[in-house]
Amino acid sequence: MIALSNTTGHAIQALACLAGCTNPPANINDVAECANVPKAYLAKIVKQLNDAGIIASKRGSKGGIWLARPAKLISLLDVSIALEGKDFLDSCLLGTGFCSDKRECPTHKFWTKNKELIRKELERTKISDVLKFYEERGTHQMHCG
Amino acid sequence: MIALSNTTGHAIQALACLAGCTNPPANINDVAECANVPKAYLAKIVKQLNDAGIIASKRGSKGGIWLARPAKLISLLDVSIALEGKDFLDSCLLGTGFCSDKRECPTHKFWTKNKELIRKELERTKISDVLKFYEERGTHQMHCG
DNA sequence: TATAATGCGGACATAGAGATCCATAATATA
DNA sequence: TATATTATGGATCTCTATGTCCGCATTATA
Repeated sequence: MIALSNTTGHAIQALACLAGCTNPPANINDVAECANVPKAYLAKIVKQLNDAGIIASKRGSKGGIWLARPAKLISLLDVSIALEGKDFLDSCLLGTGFCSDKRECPTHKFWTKNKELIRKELERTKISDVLKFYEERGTHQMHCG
Repeated sequence: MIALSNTTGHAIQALACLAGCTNPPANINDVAECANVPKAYLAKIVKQLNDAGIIASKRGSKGGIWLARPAKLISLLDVSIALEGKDFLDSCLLGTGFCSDKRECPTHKFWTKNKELIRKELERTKISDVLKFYEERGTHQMHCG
C-alpha cells in the first residue's frame, strides 16, 4: 500500500479535533473519541506531537492538551515529519534497498518529481483545512472544556 | 514511508535478472544471488509470480524458472498487482480508515490524480526497461544455464 | 492536606511483513 | 532403478507498527 502510516492518519484526525475545541484544554479521551482513535494509543501519539512542538499539555486536574500554535500554521507535512521522521519522503518507489549510489532504480526520476508533488501538497494542506473540511460535512463532533 | 513493499522490489529485481538469462531455465539460487534477495524468500515470491502467470517453472534436475512471457510484456504494475493485490493503489494517502463514503479525506482529489500518475508509470515501465537500465550500469550479473 | 483528574512512562500484547529451515514431490540422467 | 537436482509447501522465527494495561507524577480545588 502506498500511503502514510496509520499513526500519521490518526494524528491528523486528532489534531483536527483539537483545532475544533473552542475552550481548551481538551482531554485526550475526548479527542480520542472525536477522532475515532484508541485512547491509549492516542496518548502515545500525543507524546510525539508534544516532543515535536505541535501540541502543548498540562497534567493534573483541569489539565489537558491543546495546539501549540494556530491550526493554520500546522501542515500535514509537519505532522508526517513528527511521526515518521524528516526523511520519510526519501524512499525509493520500489522499496528499501533498491536504489543506492551505484544502483539507481528505473523509476528514480519519476518518483523524485512525484515525491515533490506529494511534499508540496502535504505542506500546503493545514490542520485548519482538515477541520474546515470536516465541519462542512458535520463529522468530528468535538466535545471539550 | 511512501512506497511499494520490499517484496515487490525484490520481485522486480529478480525478474530483471531472469530477463537477462540467455539460456533458460535459471535456478532460483542463481537468480537470488543476482538480485541480492534471500534465496528461501525468493522461492516464496516466485510461487506468487507463478500463480499470477508471470513466471513458469519446472521441478527436478535441469529444471528451473523462466519468464512466462517476454520481458517487454511484463509491467511493474503487473508485478505489483501480483504481490500486493489488485487494489494496492486504492488506498488513501493518510492511511487506512481515513477515507470512507461519508468521510472523504482532504487530500482525496489530489491523491486520486496522483495515484493515476503512479499507476501509469508502473504500467509504462516494463521488466525489459529495468534490465536495460541495469545492463547499462553493469550491475545484475546473471549466471544461468 | 487530601482527593480527584489528568497526562506520562514503561512493560507487555498482537498482527502482518519479511525471512529461514527442512522435509517432500518431481524430473533428468547415469 | 537409483541418484542428484530442482521447485514446492508447511512450520516457524524475527522485526516493526500498532495497540493495551497499569502504576506514577503532576495539578487544581475542596
